[in-house]
Amino acid sequence: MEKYFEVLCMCPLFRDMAHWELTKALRCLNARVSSFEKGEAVMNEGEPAKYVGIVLTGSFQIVRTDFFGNRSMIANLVPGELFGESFACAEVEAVPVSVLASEAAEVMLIDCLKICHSCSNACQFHQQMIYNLLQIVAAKNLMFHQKIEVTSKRTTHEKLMAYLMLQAKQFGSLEFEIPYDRQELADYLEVERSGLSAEIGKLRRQGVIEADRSRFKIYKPFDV
Amino acid sequence: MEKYFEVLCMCPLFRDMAHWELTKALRCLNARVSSFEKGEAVMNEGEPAKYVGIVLTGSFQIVRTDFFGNRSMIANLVPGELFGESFACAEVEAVPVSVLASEAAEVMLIDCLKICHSCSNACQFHQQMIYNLLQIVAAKNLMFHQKIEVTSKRTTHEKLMAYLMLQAKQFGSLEFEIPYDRQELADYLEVERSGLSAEIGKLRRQGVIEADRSRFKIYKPFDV
DNA sequence: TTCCCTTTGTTGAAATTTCAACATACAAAA
DNA sequence: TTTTGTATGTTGAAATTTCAACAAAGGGAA
Repeated sequence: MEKYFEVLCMCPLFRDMAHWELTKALRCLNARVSSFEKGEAVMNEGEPAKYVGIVLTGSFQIVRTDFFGNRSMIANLVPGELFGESFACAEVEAVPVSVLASEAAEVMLIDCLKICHSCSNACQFHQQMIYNLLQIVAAKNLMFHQKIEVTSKRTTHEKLMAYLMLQAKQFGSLEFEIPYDRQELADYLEVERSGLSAEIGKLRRQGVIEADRSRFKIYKPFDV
Repeated sequence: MEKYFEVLCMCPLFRDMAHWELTKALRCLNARVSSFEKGEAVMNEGEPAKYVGIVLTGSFQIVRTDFFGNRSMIANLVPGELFGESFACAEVEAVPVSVLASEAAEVMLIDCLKICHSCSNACQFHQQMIYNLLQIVAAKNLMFHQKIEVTSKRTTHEKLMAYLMLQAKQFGSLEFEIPYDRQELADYLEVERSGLSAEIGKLRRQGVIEADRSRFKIYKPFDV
């Protein structure tokens, strides 16, 4: 377990907790680590919510797929980030998403009830973790607002530009790499892949952006 | 303040708190009540997040408007529901939405920091309220998943049906009233109002639904 | 009741997206 | 290096949406 301490220390769930407290907490919470191959699911649509997951290595994607197989990309998760916490806290009987490894990856799973209810050992850290959870779930809310800001645009062009500008802002540079391939980006923007490729091609020819696979560079922020 | 106790007791923020505790809490938290006319804003896009709002009477809408005036409807709020809690908990410097009264309405505003940090009076309720906040924010997350479930559909027809089916499910009846007029529903579904009206007209003629203003009735759940 | 204003419905043209199909580029494996 | 499979780009037709403009219906005030 020790080899994951570097990631865990940076994880917001354990913010403001001493090293010895973290050690004790992991034992008390009965935390366990699992490995996944690319494409494997750590959580499946329809399952009851029980665990909070912490990405240790690799990356995961939160996706939802409807009746007709249309896929919608919710988010990409990197080490230190959590998933499932909202469903577990709200105690939903069927989670509306799946969480899939987008490469070989490891997660730590913790029973959410164990976090939220103080234990017989009278551990002190529960209150701190509940507060940390609150901040994490609140931050996820902002992520949703961001996705809505992007996907509420009506055209592929506007969606793509809104997304790229947001990424540039977050990355602090007009050149950056996104965590999605074309199909995944289309699923995030809620548009057709071929239409997205066409739009990227057009912007490329116009000299507005440069795009090589997942690597983007914006030359002119606006072409209004 | 007493006249609002009925609503406040049902508000999830005060769940599992005794009546006397609530009285004490409101004083300690320096809660204050404000009134708003239809269309007035209790919170404006770009402002720093500071307060948690509780709807006491009337109703509010959470909306966001972009550069070009395109409006996007996030949610409708009825008495007992909260707003602003996610932004306040995440301490964002500029909220991405506005909260507008959709009729004459009243809210209770509470400084979020006062909730999250225990006070010099050593009040006991802070921990309980933080836990309550966690559940509320987690539940809001589910609301976002629901909006995404609806708006990720590609056609006005699919979006409308997805929305109506969800409402029917939540209302527990195929006949129900929605909290939006046509323009607002279009803003929620992220489609054009005229296109939405046309789609509703078509479904009406096909005998799939009945629609009178905000009142809907579904005859045939599916027309796949 | 009439007038006025807001909401909802309707329509056709222009713009855009979806869909299906295929071409090309890229990367891993043989 | 060649092979093979996947990812990305391209295209044209069909379907759908947006846009602008106007018509009709509903509700409230005078």
